[in-house]
Amino acid sequence: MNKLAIPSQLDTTILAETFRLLGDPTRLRILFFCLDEPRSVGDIATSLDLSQSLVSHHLRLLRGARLVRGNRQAKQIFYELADKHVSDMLVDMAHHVCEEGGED
Amino acid sequence: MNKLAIPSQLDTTILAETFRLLGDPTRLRILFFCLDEPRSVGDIATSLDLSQSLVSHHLRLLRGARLVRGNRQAKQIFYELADKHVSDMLVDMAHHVCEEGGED
DNA sequence: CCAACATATCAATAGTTGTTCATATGTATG
DNA sequence: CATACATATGAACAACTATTGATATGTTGG
Repeated sequence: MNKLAIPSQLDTTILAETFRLLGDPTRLRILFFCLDEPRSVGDIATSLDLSQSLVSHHLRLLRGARLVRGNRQAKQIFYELADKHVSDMLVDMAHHVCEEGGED
Repeated sequence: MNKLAIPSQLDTTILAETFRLLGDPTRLRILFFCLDEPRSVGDIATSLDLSQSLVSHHLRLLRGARLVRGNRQAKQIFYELADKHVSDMLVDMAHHVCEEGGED
């Protein structure tokens, strides 16, 4: 059973909203950087060579869509992917891009 | 083997480009509409209540990213998803949205 | 070749969004 | 409590993008 009814216009909008958030290189880099282990905002900014402000802004968007989740630890806040769905999808898509094979 | 190295900045950009294209409700609606069977531009426009021009514009973007593919049949051109990867991913994500379950 | 239809392209615009800089909030330590 | 550190928020701007309306290209039939 791989087919599905065409999603409602509302569902489509919600789905698009998620895709849209993934559709920015900076945000994707942040997500991949947090994929293996939780990372502090400062670590993200330094490692990815981004301003702290920019990282915070993006993290807020990602948080809003429940794509990441942050845990405070003393002064720092460590962010990680919100759930396995998200990380699995990222891994899948990364593989997809690497493969670049056209079947059919 | 579900882990992967962090994609290069270039790969990330390419990946983001794909996500970005999926991140528009109108384009997603077009994609879902073409999921089960090839659809003509006019059919898409009429069924989804979009201007012919708009549909053509979006189809061009989707074509550029090899997300859809068009076959001319007399005067009409029928568009369908480019390959199984794309359709599978759409189906997966649609399910993901419907489920809305948080594990962990 | 001309008319009618189907799709594509062009130019212009309104709305959105990523980024920056400045500033605020929150947290630990002396 | 004051200072330093870590993160978040706000305002402003430049760049981009979806949409529209008009027009062009391509295709079929008489």
